[in-house]
Amino acid sequence: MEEKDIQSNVKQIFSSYLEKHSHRKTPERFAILEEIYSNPDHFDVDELYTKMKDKKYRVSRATLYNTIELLLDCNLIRRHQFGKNMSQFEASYGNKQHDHIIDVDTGKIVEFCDPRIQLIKNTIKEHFGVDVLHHSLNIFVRFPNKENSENSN
Amino acid sequence: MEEKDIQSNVKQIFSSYLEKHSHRKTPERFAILEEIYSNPDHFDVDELYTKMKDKKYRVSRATLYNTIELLLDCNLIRRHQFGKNMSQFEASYGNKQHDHIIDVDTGKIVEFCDPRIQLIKNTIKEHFGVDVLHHSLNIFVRFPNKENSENSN
DNA sequence: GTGTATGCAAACAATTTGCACGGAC
DNA sequence: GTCCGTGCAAATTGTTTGCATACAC
Repeated sequence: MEEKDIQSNVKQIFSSYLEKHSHRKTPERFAILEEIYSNPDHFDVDELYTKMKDKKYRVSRATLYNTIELLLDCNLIRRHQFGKNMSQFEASYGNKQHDHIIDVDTGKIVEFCDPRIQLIKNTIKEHFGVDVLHHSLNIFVRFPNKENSENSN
Repeated sequence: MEEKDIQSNVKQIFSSYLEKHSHRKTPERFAILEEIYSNPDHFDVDELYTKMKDKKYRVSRATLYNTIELLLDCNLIRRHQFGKNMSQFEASYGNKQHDHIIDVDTGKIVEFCDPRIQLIKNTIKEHFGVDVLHHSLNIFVRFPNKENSENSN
């Protein structure tokens, strides 16, 4: 799907969602959505705040937190916790569910998919008789072939 | 393994660890270890603080955080993030590595093991040429057979 | 006796809340 | 015109830090 189409589709989805839930279609909400979908990377609230402040549109942190809740609720973004006490997010429309490899030295994140995780979820569903809503799988790794192997204490 | 043996073993392990790293064997450190191993549940720092305050031994939060770092370092406890911006911990000696099912309605945690997760880790190691240090897999579920199905908005 | 560990309180960082004003409806 | 959503600042929560005292060594 083209970048342009994605932007257009997510606006449509968000708009319908707001309508359905009797929430107002404010310019701030759409500016936040657009900023998030202008970049596929993971982000935290402060990064989003700074990017928007530096660019065209500036919103308060309170509005960012508020809007992020709405975007989570309509599945346009996903929330992650990669071990720090801080939420990170990513746009989720147009990319399939995936998991994350975290380089413990740099914090860098690589995405991967493995079909076996779906099998595990199926087993959970059958064994416990529950609805599996979602999951998070993070693999923490170290790249051994690095020129500087950090300090060794 | 008996509860008593576990208590005794972990004290021995912690003691050796402190010795090896030239850290002092303070009564606070052993009181914290004992409190953690007196109960197999997950806990957060505040719960631990309150439990110890109510009981025999009272330590400051600063000491709790400090000691928890040591216990993580010698693998006597594990740290988890279950979606909240708060660390939770669990005693890890004498139980094997496992993953977690989280009931999104109650926050209740069930542990499970699935050997396929190890296969996924092996694949990651081979495919990316990395050392896999650890992982965290959380499955968020809802129990459909509940008398009160919460509010439905 | 030395110097690390402790307790306390202040500092911090991420997030939430309260409130007055502005704009979507 | 209503009243929800916004921006701001203050409040809260989880965690860290600074410093004087206490105690493990």
